[in-house]
Amino acid sequence: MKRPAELERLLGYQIQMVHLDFDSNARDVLAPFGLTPVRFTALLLIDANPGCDQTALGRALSVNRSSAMKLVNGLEQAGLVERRAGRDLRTNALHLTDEGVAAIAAVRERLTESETRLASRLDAHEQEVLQSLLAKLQRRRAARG
Amino acid sequence: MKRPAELERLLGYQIQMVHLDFDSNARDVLAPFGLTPVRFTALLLIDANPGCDQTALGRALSVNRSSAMKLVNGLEQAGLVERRAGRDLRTNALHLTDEGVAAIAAVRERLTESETRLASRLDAHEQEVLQSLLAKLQRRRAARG
DNA sequence: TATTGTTATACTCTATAACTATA
DNA sequence: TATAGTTATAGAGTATAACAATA
Repeated sequence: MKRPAELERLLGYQIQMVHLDFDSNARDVLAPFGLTPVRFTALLLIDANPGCDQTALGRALSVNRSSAMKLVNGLEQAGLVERRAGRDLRTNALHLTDEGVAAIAAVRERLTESETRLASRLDAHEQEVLQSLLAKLQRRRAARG
Repeated sequence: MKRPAELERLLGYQIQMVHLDFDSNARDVLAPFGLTPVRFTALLLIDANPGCDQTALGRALSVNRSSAMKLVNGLEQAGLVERRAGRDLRTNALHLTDEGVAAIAAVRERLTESETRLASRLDAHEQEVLQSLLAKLQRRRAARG
């Protein structure tokens, strides 16, 4: 299949293609641990913000309360996260279990290693430049629902 | 919510965040035309490869035959694509209708314009560097299904 | 009144498996 | 035997809307 030249010029298309590579790679690495990119990101967010509530977690992940609910259900059933009493009677305080902490540690090395392999098409300097350009390109996303 | 430092260092995470911006922007632009990023990409691919069959299209989009089927059904019902007789009696030859050609033209300007706005956080030189780094980072994806 | 969690429900996208008709 | 299209079905993932408890 010939690629339309127009596509190649669209920055969003290039980003999508690269994202596809990295995302499917991450899914392969995370799957044996029962994790997905979103679930793993949730673990890291809870780790960095112990005691946060579900709505805040959902906002950080750009999903609504209902979806955050399902996400936390899954992580709780997997024994990685627990709901404790929150700052008032409406809210849950989310915390990693020991298993959750262990899961992050177990995944970390494999994920970094496979990303290093993917990024190896660029030399060290190029990787640095890419990181900084991507950081500059980012904006804070608006929260939903 | 505090962002975990570990996430910021993962290239895949940075790419995902940037992709999220561009993807949701593209969805907003395409929605009034009844299109999504995948559907629009399909139109451009058929435009660049008139007479291609569904399986090849699916391969280029990294979806299987069944999903390509549904995709083409939608585009056909929207009057943008038509199935003609293919090179043998098993295959369909996909072609854009006049409406399909018009849809691409209508979308093109708005999409490029909104991407320009998103990319404007980088100057011209930085955009060029980013494009070339992303192109270099890409690999051809394996086909599925 | 507003917010948090929750539940029920539905929609979209994609995959798998099996069928058919061709090759 | 293998391939293209098709169909039925199921599974993620997410959204909307409404409800209860609490603020």
